[in-house]
Amino acid sequence: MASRKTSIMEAAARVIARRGVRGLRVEELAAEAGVSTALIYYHFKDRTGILRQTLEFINDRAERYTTERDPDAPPPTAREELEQTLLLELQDTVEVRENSTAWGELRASAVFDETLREDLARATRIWVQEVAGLLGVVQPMSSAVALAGAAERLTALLEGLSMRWLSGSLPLAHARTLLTEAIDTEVARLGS
Amino acid sequence: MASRKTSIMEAAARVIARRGVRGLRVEELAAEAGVSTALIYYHFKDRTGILRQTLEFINDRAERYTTERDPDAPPPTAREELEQTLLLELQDTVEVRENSTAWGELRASAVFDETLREDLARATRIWVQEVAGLLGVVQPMSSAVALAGAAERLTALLEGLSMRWLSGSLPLAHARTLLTEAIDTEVARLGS
DNA sequence: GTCTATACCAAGATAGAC
DNA sequence: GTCTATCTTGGTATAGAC
Repeated sequence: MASRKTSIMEAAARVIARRGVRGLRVEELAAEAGVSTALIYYHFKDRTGILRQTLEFINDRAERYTTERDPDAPPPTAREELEQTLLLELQDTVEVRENSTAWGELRASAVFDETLREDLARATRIWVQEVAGLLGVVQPMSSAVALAGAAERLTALLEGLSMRWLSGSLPLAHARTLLTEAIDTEVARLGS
Repeated sequence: MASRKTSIMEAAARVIARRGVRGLRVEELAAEAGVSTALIYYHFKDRTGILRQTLEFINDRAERYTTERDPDAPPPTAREELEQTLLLELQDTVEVRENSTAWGELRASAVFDETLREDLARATRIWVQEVAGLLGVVQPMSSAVALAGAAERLTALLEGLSMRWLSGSLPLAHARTLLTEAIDTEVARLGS
């Protein structure tokens, strides 16, 4: 059963996707969630609390959709798993949009806010390592350094493509094509 | 002779680099420029005017540093010119920082602001075409589609690496290495 | 836990003198 | 063109009743 607090965080995720972290107005959030502003302060203490907890909430959700796979589907090959993991972030679904938007906001905010940098750097490191791990299964003969480099390039490219998509500079289908080709290229590079 | 208005825009560029487009406070800008807030409104009409004109100003400056080359240096090969053009954006100088920061802010803002999208998409298109042109000189046998794809990947990667650098997730030297390797890979890909 | 009403403040913007 | 002083607003946060 979704608690009231959870439904406020769901509403907050929608508002953030629409207005950004820095554009979130407590009043708009209250309207979106169908509650009073006072209730929001009761649950979250202050604006920063709303942001902190909602970002955490969004992150947890993302972990779920990144990990979950259809249990009836045949187990994917390593290469398929790599592609799926990366392409998952370039999909026009509510959850992905909300997550990517929040991630982009976090990245942009960290440029000016020291306090965000450590968390963001750690999350980035984990994400890079995960991709490096998948690449290592596809190309087991590669050195750790080469794998890390390829993973850094692919995830940084993905962030760049994602921002272009969200900001209306690049159609989603084209972004997916470009990323797929980059995966091909990086895998080939590791194999040579 | 730099006019007062110009010196306010220079100050605005510094404030934007420090606080971001959305963090720019007119009062802080006034202090930075050593003038009153009233004077700023006299010259720029309103906050939006400050932003519009300063972003244009920064863009012009960027065009200059991207184009300018040491006249005494030997003319670069096509490959060198390609590398220089891209790596120029990954340098720790005041101008590049200000420009990259502004660009990142613009990109992030456009996710929530329709009115910015058209300009941004056009600027992106021009930038991609310029890089595609340079790639075409390096690999003249490539198809236009292949050149465009490589240019889109390289510029999107550059944006991603730049944001990671500015947000403290990636040391500058490493970002440069990753980009150089990506250029190698894309050029090789076009040649095969 | 949840609301209505409101205090409070930071920041954008303007009036009017020089 | 430039300043000091001030108005105004939009947005965060709280008091107090239910």
